[in-house]
Amino acid sequence: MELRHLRYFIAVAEELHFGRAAIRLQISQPPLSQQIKQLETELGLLLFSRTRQRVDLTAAGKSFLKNAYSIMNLIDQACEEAKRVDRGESGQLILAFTGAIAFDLLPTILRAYQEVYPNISIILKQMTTAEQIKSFQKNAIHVGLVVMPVTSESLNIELLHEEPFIVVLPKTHHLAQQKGKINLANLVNERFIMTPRNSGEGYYDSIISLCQSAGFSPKKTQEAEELHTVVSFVASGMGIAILPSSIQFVKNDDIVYFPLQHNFQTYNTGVAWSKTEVSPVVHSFISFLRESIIPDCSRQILIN
Amino acid sequence: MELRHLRYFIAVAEELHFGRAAIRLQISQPPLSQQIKQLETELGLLLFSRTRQRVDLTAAGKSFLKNAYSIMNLIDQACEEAKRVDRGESGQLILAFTGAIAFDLLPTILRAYQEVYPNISIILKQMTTAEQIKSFQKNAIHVGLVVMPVTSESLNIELLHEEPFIVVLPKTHHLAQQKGKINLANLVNERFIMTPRNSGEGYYDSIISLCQSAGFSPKKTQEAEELHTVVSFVASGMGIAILPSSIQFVKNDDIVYFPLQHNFQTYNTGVAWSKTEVSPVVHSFISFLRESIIPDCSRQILIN
DNA sequence: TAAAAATACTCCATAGGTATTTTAT
DNA sequence: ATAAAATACCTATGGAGTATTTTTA
Repeated sequence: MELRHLRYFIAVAEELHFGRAAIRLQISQPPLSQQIKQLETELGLLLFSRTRQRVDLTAAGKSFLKNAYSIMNLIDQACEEAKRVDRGESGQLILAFTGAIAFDLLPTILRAYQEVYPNISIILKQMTTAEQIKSFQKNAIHVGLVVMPVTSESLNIELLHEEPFIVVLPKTHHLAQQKGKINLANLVNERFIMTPRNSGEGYYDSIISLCQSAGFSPKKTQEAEELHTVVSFVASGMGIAILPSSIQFVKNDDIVYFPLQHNFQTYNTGVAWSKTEVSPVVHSFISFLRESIIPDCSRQILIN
Repeated sequence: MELRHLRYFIAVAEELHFGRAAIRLQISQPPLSQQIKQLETELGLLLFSRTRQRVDLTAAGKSFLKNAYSIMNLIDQACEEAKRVDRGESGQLILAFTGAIAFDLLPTILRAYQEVYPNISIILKQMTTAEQIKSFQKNAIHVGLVVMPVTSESLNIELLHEEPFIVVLPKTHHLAQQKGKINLANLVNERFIMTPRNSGEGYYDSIISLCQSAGFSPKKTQEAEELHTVVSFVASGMGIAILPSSIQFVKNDDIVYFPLQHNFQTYNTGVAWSKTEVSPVVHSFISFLRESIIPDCSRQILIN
């Protein structure tokens, strides 16, 4: 059986007249008769009852017609769906992200993206930058939102969003009463709460380098995997932290935020994807970020 | 697009190797490459990513493969369903029946039939024999279970089931005390409750002829369309009735049943279908009745 | 370089055309 | 007698084969 047989069958079933069906199909009547007969022979039954006065569908023909329509529809759908997937408009996107962007950048991205690409189902996975790099090796994620800088032979990485660092102090801290910006040099004797370097070098190295530029090495105390855990530790009075400014979306009455004086270093979030990536969904997502998200992110989140 | 394209695509997608797929399809490799390229051109996208080391499905190819399987399955199902319909094993049967058989014969038929033909959906319509004959003219029913005899140019009619007549008396009737059979001649002065002749001649004429053979014409009183309504009228003391013995399945404490003396006439139920009927379901149903129901119906329902 | 897909061409099977017959009213 | 489908036969498109080239790891 070929689709030709189904197309011809549908035409005859709708016209109930071989001659008219042949005209509609732009072929002559005899080959149409032959093709229908071929189909009937293959099925081992008659699809039409032919008399001179009229051609009629048999019971089996009626059943077959219903299914023939379904088949034709399914074929159309299959073609359209393949085209959508090819254009990156349909499919699945496994997106990893670090906890730091869960409150502002990620929701902004998702909202804007799903509006343009409603047929893509995004599977979100929260993990540290280091975990994301491992996941890329296992092909477990398509795109990762990472803390920069990241160096990897096998990944493409582009800057997505930058924001200033801020100082987070417990409300009871002696510096918490002052107004304006805090000079980093004043924090030389503080205990710093940080994330472990092996869960992401970007943030860790930024803080170290910030302190180096102010002339000291930070004294480390408790480590926490996620930035909002760092905030909790500060709130409990275990130390202070320097964090990206969007951490202010985590509300906590026991802490206060301050901008940093003389700070030109930023907390940079990047987008990473495999250099061997071929999925159109991934490329359409990256293109979308370039066009719709990155330009907006010149707007930086500042303390008001 | 032709089904050939889908078959070839599935083979290549499963083998991920044009050469092996060609062997499986029993064609040589070049035409396979050509057909796949045709399909890709028609879809306007690549289904496979080809490198020397390996052929791989693209994202669009994966989507299309899933749908290609569905299409192939649907085609198989369409063929099988058409064959079942052609063999009369699947489809719809609109079956009309008279009220008299609703309690015994009809359930017996339905139970046995649905066991052998579970894929046929039976639509039941209760109507008098006369209504059934009209419905046949309107092509509104496929098969009718009628009270015989019925004469019709356009219908086939076969005897399905015969049962004796019995006398139904109100409990308070003066003959209700006796034992054994009742002699029809004793009913000469009774008022008979009957169905109107124009809702079915078979039953009406049988009763008239029974009485004629006993030497009298029955005095008629109230008429009722359905036999169980006749029973109700007898129960309320409005008269007596002669009814097919299966009416005993209608339980009523206010009446008593008696066999008839010297009675060789039976109440005959027949099966009717159009002489122009072509539906295999109808023919398989008639064959089923001939083979499974009619032989059993030598067993007649008698008063115990 | 070698394995595999693509290309070039050739051939023939068969879809489709033309002419005619059969069929049923 | 006639309208319509089936049959007979012919034509030619394009699917499939063989030989060869291109590709890329």
